[in-house]
Amino acid sequence: MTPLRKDAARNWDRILTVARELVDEGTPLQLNDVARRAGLGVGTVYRHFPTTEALLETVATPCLEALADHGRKALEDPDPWHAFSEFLTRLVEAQVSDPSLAKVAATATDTLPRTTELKQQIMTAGTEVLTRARAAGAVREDLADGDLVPLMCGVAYATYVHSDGPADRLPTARRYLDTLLRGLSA
Amino acid sequence: MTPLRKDAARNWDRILTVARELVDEGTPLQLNDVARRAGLGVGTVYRHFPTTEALLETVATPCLEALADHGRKALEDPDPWHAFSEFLTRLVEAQVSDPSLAKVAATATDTLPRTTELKQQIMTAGTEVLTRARAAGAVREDLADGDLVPLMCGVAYATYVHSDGPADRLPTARRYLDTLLRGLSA
DNA sequence: CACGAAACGGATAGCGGATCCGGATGTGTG
DNA sequence: CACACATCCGGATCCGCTATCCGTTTCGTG
Repeated sequence: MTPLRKDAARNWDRILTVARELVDEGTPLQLNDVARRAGLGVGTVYRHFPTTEALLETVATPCLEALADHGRKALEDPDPWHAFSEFLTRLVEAQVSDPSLAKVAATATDTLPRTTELKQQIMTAGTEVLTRARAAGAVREDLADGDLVPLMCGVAYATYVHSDGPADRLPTARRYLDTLLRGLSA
Repeated sequence: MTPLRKDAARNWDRILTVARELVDEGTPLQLNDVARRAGLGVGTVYRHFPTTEALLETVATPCLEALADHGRKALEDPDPWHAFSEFLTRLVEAQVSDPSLAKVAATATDTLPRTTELKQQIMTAGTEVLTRARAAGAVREDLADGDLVPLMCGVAYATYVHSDGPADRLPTARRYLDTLLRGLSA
């Protein structure tokens, strides 16, 4: 593809910056709102991001990349249980500190191919980490590969429910995950 | 209050029946839709239930009552751990088999006073059950009263995420809860 | 500088939530 | 039995958000 025109690139950045701000302050993304705050027309926003989900996934992409990176590194950890628990911890902490990621993780069907690709990479790493931990006799036998993501989404969700504010979400999430990990260990 | 007029009572029933059907088939409640299916005007629906949440809570009320009932009965169980695990199991199974309950449970601020009342009863029972189990040395010390509901919402949520259909949700939920319970035990 | 492609932006359709009020329908009273 | 009033019905209507469409503007290349 031809590279983006200068003004288009500028507006793309503006939109993403505003979207990131909105997500961080907990406001649900509304494309009209994004357009207004970015000083752009609604049409411009919708050309760059056809749906709310597309924008949300783009906002979450850097976090997904970071998780995929960590997943690959976890495979070099000599301690299978440490690699496993660390991997899950990252998965939960990322979701708790970033609502956009939580939504994207919980959604089965993606809008952007890039999102699917990254999710797959994370899944692959997770499966490998789990397999090693299981082989080392560190985790229960009846834990399936496909259980990891849902369980982590559940922990993140439990942290959000009835939460008073973003302040003490992280410690709560760690507590919940610790408890679950104890149940997962063999 | 004066009792409902005959036609009003009839319509109230119709609305609730339709709403229950919609919830059961997994469709999100839309009051316009409810009105059409019940053969009533939109205004009628909105007079009986000012918001979607009000209707949802009314639909969920019988389930909440059942849970509160069971909570009271659990206090008579001589085995503290059995009472505890049974209580949590009911909490999860109810949410998994009824989306309306899952939403109501996860919402911090209620619309109807009756909902708040029932939630409080359940919370009270849960606290008591947890206290006894803790006193018997059956559960971890660092589990707070307020953690029970969020954790059960989390388990139910994990079951919904990436779920292929309502068919095998219940076994999955039991598996997840078993794992968590293992982590909760002392 | 001039021209075509690409991007802009706002008017507008479509949809769901929620409201309002003129008309219909039960219910208690003379 | 009939009347009157409170209550309820129902849909036309408003509002906010998503998404589209198309005339106008801007970029960058020859």
